[in-house]
Amino acid sequence: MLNKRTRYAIKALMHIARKSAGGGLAAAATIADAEQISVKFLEAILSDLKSAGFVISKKGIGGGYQLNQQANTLMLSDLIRATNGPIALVPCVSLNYYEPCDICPDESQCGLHDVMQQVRDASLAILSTTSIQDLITREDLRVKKKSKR
Amino acid sequence: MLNKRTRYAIKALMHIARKSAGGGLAAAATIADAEQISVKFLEAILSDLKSAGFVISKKGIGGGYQLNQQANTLMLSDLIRATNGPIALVPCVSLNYYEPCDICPDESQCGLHDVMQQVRDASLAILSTTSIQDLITREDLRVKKKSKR
DNA sequence: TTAAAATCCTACTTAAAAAGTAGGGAATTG
DNA sequence: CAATTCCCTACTTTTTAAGTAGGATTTTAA
Repeated sequence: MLNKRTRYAIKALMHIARKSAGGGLAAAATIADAEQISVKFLEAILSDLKSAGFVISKKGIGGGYQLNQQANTLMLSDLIRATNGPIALVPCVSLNYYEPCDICPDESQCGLHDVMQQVRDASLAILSTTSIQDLITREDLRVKKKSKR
Repeated sequence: MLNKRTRYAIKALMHIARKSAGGGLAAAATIADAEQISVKFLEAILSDLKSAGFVISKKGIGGGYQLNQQANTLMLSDLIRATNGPIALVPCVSLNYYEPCDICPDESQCGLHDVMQQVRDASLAILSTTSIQDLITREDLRVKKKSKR
């Protein structure tokens, strides 16, 4: 399961992306209030997002956070990797966090290896093609649908 | 990522399945030795597998563990759920461990929901069709291939 | 009937990670 | 210069994972 850091990060990035689309900055306190996150905790998360290169920041009055790239190029897979860790279920099939399986004597002979690779690829097929922008678009569609009723 | 309990459980079940195929029982100490697991830790895991209904046990000399079902009906998804928890990445799309998203005000309006459901289905498509028997078969094939060289 | 072999049961320990808190420093702008 | 905002360090609390320890119980076979 995804940790809370990651889920908050997604919410925060969506918030920032919406603001960035209009050329504006989103302040941590504003995001925290809108998304119901503890300010201090969110600050820590935003700091991670900045180190990861997803956002840039500006201090002082009128300051805040802004996307460092187009929202449609920021993929869920990248975000999850940065804040949650590997997408694979076992380290020996992870693309970005590979480690030999400590509990497995011979990777090339393990019956689980290929299956876990399949699962990784199946998840990645979705996560690496879904951007923050896609999430926003989906959400806007839903709101539209709802208000139509 | 899968926890060690789960990975050990898979190894142990494969071991037991091989033994069961010949009508025999596998003792915890034997499995622990073969698969390089601490005996006491394995005992705890086997106890879980028993409560989950995957294996049955017999005490005393000549005793041990045995599959409680055909190896080709014991699916990875069932095992992972029992020892590792939900397969979904977020609780609100879990089939077996559903919980409303605490950090999400309205599930029906969340842009992430559908995507996470897709990921779950993609993973499940593989995990729920791969049995312990499949893993054994794959492993046997690999050994064959290797010895052919 | 007893000794060995096995599972079973309860409780404890240790280590690591997740989640959050606290307090103040540094930069920016009106 | 004062308000606003990000930034940095350190700490606390809670939960989970991973294992350990010691012995009780059941079964079998000699």
